[in-house]
Amino acid sequence: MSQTSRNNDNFFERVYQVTRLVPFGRVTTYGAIARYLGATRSARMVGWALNSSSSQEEWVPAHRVVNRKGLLTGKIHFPGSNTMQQLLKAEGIRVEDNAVVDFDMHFWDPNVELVKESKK
DNA sequence: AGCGTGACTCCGA
DNA sequence: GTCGGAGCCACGC
Repeated sequence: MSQTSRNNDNFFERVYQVTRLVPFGRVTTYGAIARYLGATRSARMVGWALNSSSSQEEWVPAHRVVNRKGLLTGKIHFPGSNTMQQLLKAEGIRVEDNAVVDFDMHFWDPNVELVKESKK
């Protein structure tokens, strides 16, 4: 098991789990997820994980994950040209020039929300 | 087998 | 306050 783990580590799965925990109408960042997983500086891996999210049987709201600036950097990886923006807009999130408007207000940090729930 | 790139972020100058 | 470099890990060529 320990040595058997190679590509399907819990890391990827955890990224999907956390991403699915993002409430409707909220967004999070790669860094927030990475930090929650204990890999603050491995935000890129979160991106790779989300890239493979399409391989997952269960749909992953990857459109709710943006970079720390609120830019839809991963938008180009979606099937459509503006699929990500459309999905966000459908959730009441306003997107302007590939950037989430009032990003700080819609920002959902697992390190805060999940930990808060746990501590509560 | 090695090098470069990437859905990022943080730190230092 | 702005700019540049380093870190992280996996994948593709």
